Amino acid sequence: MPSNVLKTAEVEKISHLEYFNIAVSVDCVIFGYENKELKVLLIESDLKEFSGLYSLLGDLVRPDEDLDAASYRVLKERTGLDDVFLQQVHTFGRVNRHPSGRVVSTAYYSLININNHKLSIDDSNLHWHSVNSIKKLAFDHKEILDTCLKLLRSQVMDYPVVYNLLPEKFSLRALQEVYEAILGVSLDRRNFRKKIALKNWLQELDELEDDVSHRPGKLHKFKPKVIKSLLSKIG
Amino acid sequence: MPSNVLKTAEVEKISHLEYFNIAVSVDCVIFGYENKELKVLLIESDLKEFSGLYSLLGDLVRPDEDLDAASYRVLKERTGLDDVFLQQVHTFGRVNRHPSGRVVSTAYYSLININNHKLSIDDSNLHWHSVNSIKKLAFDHKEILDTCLKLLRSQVMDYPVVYNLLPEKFSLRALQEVYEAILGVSLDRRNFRKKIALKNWLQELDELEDDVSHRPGKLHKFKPKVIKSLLSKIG
DNA sequence: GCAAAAGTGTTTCAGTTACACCCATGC
DNA sequence: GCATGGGTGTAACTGAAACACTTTTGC
Repeated sequence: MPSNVLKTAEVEKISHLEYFNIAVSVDCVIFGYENKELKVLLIESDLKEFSGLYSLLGDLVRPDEDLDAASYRVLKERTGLDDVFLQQVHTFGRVNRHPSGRVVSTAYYSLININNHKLSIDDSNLHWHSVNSIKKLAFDHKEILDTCLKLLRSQVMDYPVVYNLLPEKFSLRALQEVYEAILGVSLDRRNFRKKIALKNWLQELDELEDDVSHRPGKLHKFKPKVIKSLLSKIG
Repeated sequence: MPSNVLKTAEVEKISHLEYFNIAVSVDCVIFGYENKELKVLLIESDLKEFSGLYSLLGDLVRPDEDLDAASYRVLKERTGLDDVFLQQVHTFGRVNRHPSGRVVSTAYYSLININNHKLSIDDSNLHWHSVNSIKKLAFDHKEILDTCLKLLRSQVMDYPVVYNLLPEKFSLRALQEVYEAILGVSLDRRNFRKKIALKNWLQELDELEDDVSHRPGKLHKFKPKVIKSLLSKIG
């Protein structure tokens, strides 16, 4: 087509109809935390091709739904949770990655509190799996998981993304254990506390732990404005 | 559907046919460098809706084409260049981002040598635009450009992505000017040289600049294995 | 009183920044 | 000889890492 002839969007669409033949999905890597371990929420694959394997939670994007909105919908449908931080990570588009046909999938990660959402799973065969124990998943979901974990690890010290993994009030030790589970390393207690204090994410409360058999630590919570600014910044 | 009934991929596809109604495209932010300025390759929009505006180079992904391959194809078709570093950045999926219909687009950036590809543009109304001067683009392409520039800036000191912006042999001053153009700051010469030396990306040649009216600097080139490992790592 | 973790500072090290002089070349 | 950039080292600073003792509580 000569470059000086403008075409309308409608004409453009008609001339490319055959291309509107790829489905777009989102896959959510939903991390949780329990027993000092990082977990991820998986579902048994309902495809014969992947019988016995687990897969991430995903769904096709609806024609009238923003891509980001689809990831929020999946999270909401599966966990009942709303207002959660969701981070787009990468888009996976190999031709044969999905046996049902051509599906390009955008991966997101989020972190939620395992206890908060227990109420909302009534139906399903969702299970939390320890991230470290996962060797194989359906589709290319292991690769997606690895990619998301890598990004999470690189962001976790710069953004307060872990705020949802703990109850509202927590001790600094509990927070440190979360970081150790995510990063897969052990951290020095004094340096950790210094670093966290510098970030100014937390407020110290006038309450102590009350369920421990040793000297109780002070409880802390994330400052609400810190969470708000996270949700608006990289949502 | 009860969770204990497995379905085949074929059944799954049939039951979701209406979803195979979203097009997937790639948009390439192709950076170049000239006159100490960072440039980006744009084309006049051929859509009436965006008459007079420029847009990034993109195309719909073909049904039998990997997503990454589509971005390589666009780059090759438009510049004749092959074997270039291409970095996936983000996927943009707002419902109304494209007037032709629902198009979800994955953005990539790359950096090429403006002089190398001059030969290959015979047809078209492609133009290099100074990145700093761009205020508005067709579609959401300004947002895409900004997102890609941000990622480029965050990667440019960690990976040798700039190798293509310069001729094969270049002086350290020329390299520094590239970094200054990308980062939008001016750098200290001694510190810059120290930092680059530490990365061990370059080999010093036994040649000097010969077209300057002052003391000529030694020429350097990127080590081939550095480029190879970049192309395989985040390609 | 003992087990367990809370709380807290200093020193060392590495990496980054700031900064100035002499040198080689073209004109 | 002068204008232009080439080439180089050191001191100050900042952030990260290593490291140990006293305190508080439950039992």
